[in-house]
Amino acid sequence: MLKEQIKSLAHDCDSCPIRHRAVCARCEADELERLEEIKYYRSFEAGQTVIWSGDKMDFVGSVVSGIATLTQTMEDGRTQMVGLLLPSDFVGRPGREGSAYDVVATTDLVMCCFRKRPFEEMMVSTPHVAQRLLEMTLDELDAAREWMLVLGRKTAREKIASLLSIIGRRDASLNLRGTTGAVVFDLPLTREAMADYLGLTLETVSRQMSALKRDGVITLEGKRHVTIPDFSRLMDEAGDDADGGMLA
Amino acid sequence: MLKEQIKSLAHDCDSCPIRHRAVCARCEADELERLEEIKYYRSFEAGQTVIWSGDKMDFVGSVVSGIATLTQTMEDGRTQMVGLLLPSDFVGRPGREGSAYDVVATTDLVMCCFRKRPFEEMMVSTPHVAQRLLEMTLDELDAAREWMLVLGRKTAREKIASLLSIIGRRDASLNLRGTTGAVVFDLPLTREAMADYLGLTLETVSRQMSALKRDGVITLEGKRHVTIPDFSRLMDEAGDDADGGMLA
DNA sequence: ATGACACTTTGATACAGATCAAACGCGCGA
DNA sequence: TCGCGCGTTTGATCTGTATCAAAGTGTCAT
Repeated sequence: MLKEQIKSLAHDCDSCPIRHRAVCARCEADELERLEEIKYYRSFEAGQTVIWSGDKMDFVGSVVSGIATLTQTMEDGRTQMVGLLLPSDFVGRPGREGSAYDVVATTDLVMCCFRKRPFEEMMVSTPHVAQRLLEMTLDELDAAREWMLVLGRKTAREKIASLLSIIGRRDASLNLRGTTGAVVFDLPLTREAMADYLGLTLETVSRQMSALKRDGVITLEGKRHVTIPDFSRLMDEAGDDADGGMLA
Repeated sequence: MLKEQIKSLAHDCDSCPIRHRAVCARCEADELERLEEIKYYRSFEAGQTVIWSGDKMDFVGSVVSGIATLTQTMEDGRTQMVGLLLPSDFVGRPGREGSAYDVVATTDLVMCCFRKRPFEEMMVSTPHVAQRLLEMTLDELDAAREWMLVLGRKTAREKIASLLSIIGRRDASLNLRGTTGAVVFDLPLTREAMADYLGLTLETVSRQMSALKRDGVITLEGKRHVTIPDFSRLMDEAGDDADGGMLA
């Protein structure tokens, strides 16, 4: 999507692509007006750092388009990704001064930011915002716990399959396709970013991608364009039971 | 603490040991009254399962005393602990029918439960409950992300040291002691539970505990009673920088 | 085109932690 | 007191993934 298109779309919440999924999802017209007063857009290029861990953060916000990552780094340089932020996901923690993580744009990124103080005031005065944020935070907690199982107990092959199935499923839902036929998407992550997500080295990621290709679980055109001919086969490889443990 | 003591204490929110830390922490007197109407206590013995993953859950609630664990299990039996529930921690998710995890009492356990439907209604009508739950959920998300770093990138020795420092720090804060002098506590987990928490086998846990003892990082009396003579030494072993990355 | 550079693949080897196996210690009921 | 059972320790060996190293691919600027 061109930056100009986004600029023109995004200025008005009514035509915002994430209007119905972000923190503002439940807001009424008058509440949106209050939000409009404290919001502004920021764009980042692929590879740019949005905030460094520990830095003061004077805004919170939503990813409008593009993808960002949350990572933690140890003193000796080992890093672990702890969040993958997709359009509509929320960044920042109301009530906290600094960022706890590095936030990095992995693709070109547009964010809808709210000045922090006024947003925090809205949190108390406008239940719809706090309610939606609670819902989103609970979802993120579930995702984090799912990921703890992946990190703690799955083999390298299962980890890769898990990541592919997550991205594939999200992609299918964004584009309103099911996961019955073949699923096709572009990987938004480098091998190194995949490794950081999965607690592996990039060499192991590469080897396991090759192995899944060799075994016909996936097809690759170039390094990034992935086709999954049989999605339930992929789920088997991920070690999840066939229906993915979906819960209402 | 004797069950009888808890029963007598717990009936009245004013003398509840978790009054100021649980979901109800922000409630006013009238709000507490409404909560009292929908609450009841349940006790579990060490080892008992509170709920199985997938089972219908008609309550949510708080841990009053004792410790419970949240675990995920794969079809082939591999398990990963994804939460360690201490007094004041919240169990269950408003708006969800079934439990996503197995919840097991690892010590004798007392819970303060709320009937789910009425609690969900209070969530909308009483902002203080929802606000506090949001705060607690954000804290849990941070803890889960910290744990992702442990699971994904730390060595077995660092994992053990991380777990010990977490338990030691919590214990010191519960008992209003600092972490400057020696820290002493009883491990509330078996070696197997520690392994499930850390994504290790129980043999590796045992070996690393022995190694930390041999190297003078910890002292053991019996299998469970731990003394940490120098807490900052333990933090070094955990790979965390000395002040533990504490953020306001 | 051509080179430079970032990303990726592939190969050889090392090692941390898993697995398989046996014995130990200690609390508890008979 | 004995013996049973659970949790734990320790030992020997195996293996999956990391590490070290080199070569391959594609894209972009010149």
